[in-house]
Amino acid sequence: MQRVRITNILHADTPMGEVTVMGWVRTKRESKDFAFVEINDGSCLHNLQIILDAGTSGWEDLAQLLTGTSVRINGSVVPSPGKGQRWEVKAHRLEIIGTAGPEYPLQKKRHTDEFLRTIAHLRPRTNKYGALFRIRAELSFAVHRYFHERGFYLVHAPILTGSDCEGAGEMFQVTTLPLDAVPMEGGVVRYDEDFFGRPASLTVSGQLAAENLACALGQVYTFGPTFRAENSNTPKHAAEFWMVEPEMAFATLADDMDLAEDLVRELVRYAMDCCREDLALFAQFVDPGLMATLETVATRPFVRLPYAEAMDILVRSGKSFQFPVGFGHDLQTEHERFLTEEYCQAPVIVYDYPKEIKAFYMRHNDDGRTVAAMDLLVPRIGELVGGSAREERLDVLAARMAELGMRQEDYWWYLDLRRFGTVPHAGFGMGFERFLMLVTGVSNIRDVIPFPRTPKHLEF
RNA sequence: UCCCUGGUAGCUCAAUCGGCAGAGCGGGUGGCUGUUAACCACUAGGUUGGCGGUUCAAGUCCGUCCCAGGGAGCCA
Repeated sequence: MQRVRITNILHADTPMGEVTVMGWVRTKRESKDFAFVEINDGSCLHNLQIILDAGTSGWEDLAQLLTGTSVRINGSVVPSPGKGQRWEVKAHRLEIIGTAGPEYPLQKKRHTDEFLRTIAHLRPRTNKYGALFRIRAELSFAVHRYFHERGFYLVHAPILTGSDCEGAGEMFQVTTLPLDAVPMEGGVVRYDEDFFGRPASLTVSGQLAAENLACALGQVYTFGPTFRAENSNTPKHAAEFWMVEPEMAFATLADDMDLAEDLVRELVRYAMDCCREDLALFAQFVDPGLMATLETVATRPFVRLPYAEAMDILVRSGKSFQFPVGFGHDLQTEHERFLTEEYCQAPVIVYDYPKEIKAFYMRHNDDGRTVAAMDLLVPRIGELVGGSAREERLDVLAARMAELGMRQEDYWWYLDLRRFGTVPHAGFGMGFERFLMLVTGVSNIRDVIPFPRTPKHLEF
């Protein structure tokens, strides 16, 4: 008989009859003449309750059924006389597939997130992490669905890159040169002997590739891994994380903000619709205010504040901030949190930043001192999205690069976009893990990634 | 990288002023005819993160290193 997933049994309107189920034992309650065994197969949050009577085939193995054991059960789905579940399975036969000894580290009681990080290979078998990685998968699908339905084409941006996407952070270098005997000449590394014949890195952003494809396909997005070699030890940073980066030709900053707001809102709605059971766990055990937060994001318009106005608000707030406020200063964490958590109590999009604190490719505004950049700030997380209109005017872009001492020949193909049929275009990047933190209420990025990579941590 | 707080049984945590190192869960054994993180009884389980110091006496005080968490910076 073919295996039936537990979610299908539990969510059926009528008992499914004879089934074969396979899964891992979560808990067992024994009596003299019968036992209840709860098993989970990862298909949903809830366990399936198996009732096994004394004498049933497999009863003699009951002592071995410790938490973590994998089993196969043949039985019939029947209405459960007990409280707590609608259907249960009356076993005709129980078979152990793989035992788990008493040293199996996951027990029935609650574990701390810190402990579970040390057993990242097993933590998906807990309720919380199982739910989390199901939500992660569902929302990944939702990202693709969102863009597909709106005519955006997926771009597979390269992971290996020779371009230093200026300002986006420290990069991981990739090389096949022997590190214990790097070929040198006159104190300089002989990169001509390296695999690509020049320095290479892991990508920090798919943006440049997306811009190129947007200026051909109209509107595109990338959704892939990015890498930062920053020595950041915080709950919001990882060395490897996934970004969603849409890019639109013939678009302005206003279009960009509209898209960011709509994307975030639609993804949150998708989660509320399609991940209800798993989300309920987070609302109950992780963040009691979660559903209210999601409701706010899903229904209330995001506040839009020009940077200059945001700075005015901070100055007039009367709050004493650790870092200076006023035009020209960057928004620090304390400022972001004040704006989104206290002043607006909603997601906020801050836009038109001073050009000095933003990247070279952002479009210059007519005021001569700001660029068409925007950041979406959300409660608890801070910056969730960063984007801009891209400078499409060749002369303006070239002048800015010269100011910053950048070599045009390193960006010849990027500049070609402006030489041949240039168009206004705009896009943004959304940190996917940060979005997951928003949706689940989880407060550490290490807990929304199956195998997180952070400084000094490459286990698993 | 900087600041703060921690590290006690497999896990989650107690241990008052420096004075016998404990509980619950998990494991084992036995009991129990519908349980729901089942229940009842018994039981095994410890180099109190490492090293050094103060003291009659250190889980507790001091120094140092390691690890973890929180905050900050860098950044998404």
